[in-house]
Amino acid sequence: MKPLSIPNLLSACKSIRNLEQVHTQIIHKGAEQDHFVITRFISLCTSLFSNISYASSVFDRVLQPNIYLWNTLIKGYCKHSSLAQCISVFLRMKQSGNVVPDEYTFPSLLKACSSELALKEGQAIHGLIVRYGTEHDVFVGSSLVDLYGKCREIEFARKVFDGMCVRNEVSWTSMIVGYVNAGDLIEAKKLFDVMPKRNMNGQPNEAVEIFLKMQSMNIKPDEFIVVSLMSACSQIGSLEQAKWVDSYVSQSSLDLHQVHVLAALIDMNAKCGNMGRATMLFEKMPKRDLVCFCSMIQGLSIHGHGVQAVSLFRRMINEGITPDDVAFTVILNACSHAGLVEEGCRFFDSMINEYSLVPSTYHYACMVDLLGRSGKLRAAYELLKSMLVEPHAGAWGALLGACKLHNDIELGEEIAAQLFEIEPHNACSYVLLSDIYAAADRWLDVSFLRSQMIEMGVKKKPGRSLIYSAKPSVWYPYESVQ
DNA sequence: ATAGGGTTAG
Repeated sequence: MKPLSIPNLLSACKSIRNLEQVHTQIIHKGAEQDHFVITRFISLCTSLFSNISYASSVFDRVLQPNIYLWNTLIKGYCKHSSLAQCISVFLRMKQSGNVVPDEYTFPSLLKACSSELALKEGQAIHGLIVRYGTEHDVFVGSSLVDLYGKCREIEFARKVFDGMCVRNEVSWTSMIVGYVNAGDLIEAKKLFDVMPKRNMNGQPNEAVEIFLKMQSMNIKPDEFIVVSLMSACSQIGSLEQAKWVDSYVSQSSLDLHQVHVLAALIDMNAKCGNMGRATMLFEKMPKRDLVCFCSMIQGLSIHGHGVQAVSLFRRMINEGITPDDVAFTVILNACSHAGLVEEGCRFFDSMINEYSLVPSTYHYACMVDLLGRSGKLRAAYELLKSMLVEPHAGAWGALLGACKLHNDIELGEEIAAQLFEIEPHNACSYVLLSDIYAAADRWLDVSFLRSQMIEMGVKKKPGRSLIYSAKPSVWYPYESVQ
C-alpha cells in the first residue's frame, strides 16, 4: 500500500469533496507553501473538477509562487475562463517580479487566444515569446501555427511553421488544418512540390499528397492526423479520394474505436457520396452517438433524401439520444432543402418547447429559408421580426432570395433596405434586389442599383507590415512590438 | 519531483 503522503492522497481524489478533505490536511500539515503539493492541487482542481475559483483561492495563499505554480494556474484559467482573465493572470505573474515566463507559459495563453480568435492579443503574445527567447520550442511554435491558422492568417502560420527547427505531428496537424480551414489546399501542394515526388497509384491531390510527404519524412500519422485528413476530404467532396483514404485508414493500425476517427470516417463517406459505406459503418457501431447521427442525417440531406433524413432523426430520438442545437440545425436544413415545411415547423417548435433550446440565428435562417422557399414570405418575415436577438444577415439574405423566387417586389425592397444597413459591402443583396427589379422590367431601378453597387463594392483590404528581428528565422507582426 | 500545443457534426 502507498504511504498516505499528500501527493498520493491528491491522486486518489475522486470528487471535489475529497479534494476539500486533502486541502484540510494540507493546512493541518503546514504544506500551504509547498510548491510541489500546491501545483498538484491546482492542476487537479482545474483539470479534473473545473473549479478555477477554488484553485485560485488556494494559489492566492502562496507567498512566493514559482514558475510551475504560475504556469499551472494560467493553464487553468485558459481552460475555464475568458481570454481577458487569462491575460490578467499572466500580467499578475509578470508584475510579481519573482518569475520569468517560459516556454511552458505561452502555449496555454496562445490556445486561449486561438479559441477566441483573438489575433491582436495573440500577436502581442508572439512579440513576448520572441522577447523571452522561447520561440524555438516546438510547443510554442505549434501553438502559434494553430493560432494564426485559426485566425485565417495562414501566411503568418506558414512563416512560423517554416521557421521551426523541430516539428512534430502536432505542428503538422496545425498547419494542415490551417490550410484546410482557409480552403487553400493549392498552397499546401505548392509547399510540398519542392520535396521528392512519390507515386500514388492514380489520383494525385493535395491533402493526400501532404499525407504521403509526412510518411516519407517518417512522421507517423496518428489519429489526429487522419481525422484532419478526412475532414479535408469531406470538404473537397471527392469520392475517389475518400475511397483511398478510407482503405488506408481501415487497413492501418489506427484505432478506429476512437470516437473522432469513426465519426470523421462516416462524415467523409456521407459527404463524398458514399452513403452505402457510411451506412454500413454507422450501423456496425456498437453505440451510435449524436455526432454520427448528425453526419448521417446531413449526408442524406445533401444527397436529396430529405424524408429519410427526417426518419433517421426520429430514430435517433427513439434511441434515447437528446438532440442539441447542432442536430436541429442539421434537420431544419434538411427540411428546408427538401421542402418539408410542416415537418420543419414541428421540429422548430419541439426544439423550443420540448428541448428548451434557444434557437440561434442559424436556426432562424433555416426557418426563414424553409418558409420563404415555399412561398410563405410574410410568415418568414414575421418570424424574423419576432426574434429577440439581432437576426443574422444570412437570414435576411435567405428571405430576399425567396422574394426573388416568388417575385415579391414590395417585401424585397423592405428587406434589401435592412440588409444594406447590416452589410453595406456585401454585393449579394444588391444583386438579388437588382434581379427582382429586372424580373419586373424596372430597368431604371436596376441601373441605379448597379452603380450604387460598384461604388460600395470595391474596397481594398488594409495592408500589413512585418518586421524582422536580428535572427532571420525569427519574425513577428509589427503590431506586437511594444 | 511539480507546468504547455493539434482532430469530428452546421
